[in-house]
Amino acid sequence: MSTEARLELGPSSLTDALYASIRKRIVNGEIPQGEKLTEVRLATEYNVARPTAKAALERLTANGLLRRTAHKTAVVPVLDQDEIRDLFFSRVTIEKAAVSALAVTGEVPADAARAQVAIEYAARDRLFEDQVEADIAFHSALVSAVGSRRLSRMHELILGEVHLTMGQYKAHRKAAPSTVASEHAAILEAIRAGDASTAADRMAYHLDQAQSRLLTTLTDGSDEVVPE
Amino acid sequence: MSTEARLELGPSSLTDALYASIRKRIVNGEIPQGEKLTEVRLATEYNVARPTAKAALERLTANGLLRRTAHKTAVVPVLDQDEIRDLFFSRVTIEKAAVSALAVTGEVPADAARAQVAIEYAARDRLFEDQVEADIAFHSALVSAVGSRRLSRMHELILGEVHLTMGQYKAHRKAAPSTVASEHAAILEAIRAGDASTAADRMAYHLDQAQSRLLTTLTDGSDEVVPE
DNA sequence: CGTGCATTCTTGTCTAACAATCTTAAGACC
DNA sequence: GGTCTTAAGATTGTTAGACAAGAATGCACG
Repeated sequence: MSTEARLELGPSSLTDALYASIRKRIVNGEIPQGEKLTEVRLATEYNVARPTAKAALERLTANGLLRRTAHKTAVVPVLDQDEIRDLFFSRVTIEKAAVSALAVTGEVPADAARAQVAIEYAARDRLFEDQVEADIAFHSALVSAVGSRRLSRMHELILGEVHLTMGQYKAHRKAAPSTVASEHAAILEAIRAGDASTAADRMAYHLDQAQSRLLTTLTDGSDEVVPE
Repeated sequence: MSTEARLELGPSSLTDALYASIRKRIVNGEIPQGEKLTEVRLATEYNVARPTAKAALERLTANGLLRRTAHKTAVVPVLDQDEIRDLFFSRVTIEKAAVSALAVTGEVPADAARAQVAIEYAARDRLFEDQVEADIAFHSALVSAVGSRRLSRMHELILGEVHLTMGQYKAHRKAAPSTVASEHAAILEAIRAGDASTAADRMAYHLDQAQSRLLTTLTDGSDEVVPE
C-alpha cells in the first residue's frame, strides 16, 4: 500500500505485518487487558480478509499474547500472580542457561552492550516505551548470542508475555533505572570474567527483583489497568 | 482409546486431527526426511480444503517438524550434527530445570512411573514405536509434573524434533533398553530423595548418552532412514 | 555450451458462503 | 416477580473458487 518503501524489508507478508501491529498495540497497553478481539473486527479495522486476521490471531495466541478456546473470542489475558510467577520461573530457566553458556566463552555480546546504553538514554529522557524495548532487547541479545536456535525460539515463546506485563503494569516506573542498569552490568561483568555460576546467580537475582516489583504493583491498588 | 471413550476428547477440530495425523506419519518415518509436502497434496490426500492443510503445515513448521520459507514448499527437515547438539542442549536446559524443581517436593510423578513400566513392556515385546512413545511420555511426564504451563509449552516446542530423531534414526535399537530404564530409575530415585543437583546431573548424563548414540548412528553408514 | 525467457508449480490473499457453536436476550411458566 | 427454556444473533470453523505473485523448471536461441 501507499508509496512503497523498497528498502525497509519489514514484514513482507501481510499476515506478518498484521501480527506485528496488533502485537505492538497489545504490549503497549493500547489494547487493554480483558479486551475482546474478534476476527471480523480486526479484518475490518485493518481492511484485510478474515482468514488473514484469523492467522494473525492464531500466532498471537501461540505466543501467549491472547487467550482463546475453540469457538470463543480471543481476549487479551490478565496474568494473575501465579501466572506471573510461572512466567518468571520459565524465564529464569532459559536466561540462566544462556548467561552460563556465554560465560564459558567469556564474550559479552555486542548487542547486549548496545542495549545497555539504550536503556540509559531512554531512562534519561523518560521514554518509557523505549526503555521497555531496550530492556527486552538486552535480555534477547543475551539469549540469541548463545547461538542456539531452539533456545531462542523457546525464549521468544514467553517474551511476548514478559513484554505484556512490563508494558501494561508499567512496573518499571517503580524501579530506579540505575538499579536495573547496574544489575545488568553485573551480569555482563560475570560473563566477561568467565564465571558461569555467578552470572547465573546474578541473572536469577535480577529477575527475582523484577518479579517482586511486578507483584507489588499488582497487589497494590496501583494496578490501574482499567481502560475506561 | 478404543471403544469410543467419551472422556478423552480427541482432536475435535479438523485441523487438529490433520495435524496429529501428519505429525505421527513424520515422526514415525513414514514420511521420510527431505520429503516435500505441498498444501494441495495434503488437501487432496485427506480430502480437506487447502486452508485447512495450510494451517496444519504452519503448526507443524512452528513445532520444528517441517521447514518452510516464504513461497516455498514445506519439507521434512534433515537434522545435522550441529542441530542435534543444539536440540539436546535446549532439551537438557528444560529437563534439568524440571527434575530440579521436582526434587524440591520429593514427589515422583505417577505418570513418569507408569511410563517407566510401559517402556519395559514395549522393550520386552520388541514394540519399537511403543518404546519410543513411552520414552517420550516419561520425559514429558517429568516436565508437566512441575505444573508450569510455560515450561511445558517450551518443552513441547522441541519435543517434536526429539521424537523425529528417535523415530527416524531408530537409534534406540542400539541402546540396551535396560540401560535406558536404569538411567530413568536413577533420576526418579534422586527426585524421591529430594536431591536436586543429583537429579539434574543424572538427567544431563542420561541425555548426553542419548545424544552420543544418536550422533554415532548418524556418522556411521548405518543411518538408513529409508522407510521400506 | 551457456544464458535468458516463458511456462508451470506453489504459495499468499481475497471473496463468498454455509455449518457448528457460543452468547445473549426474550418469552413462557411457575 | 423470578427462573427456566428457547430462539435469535454473533462468532468461529471449514469449504470452494479465484487471482496474483514469487520460485523453479525446461526450452529455445544465441
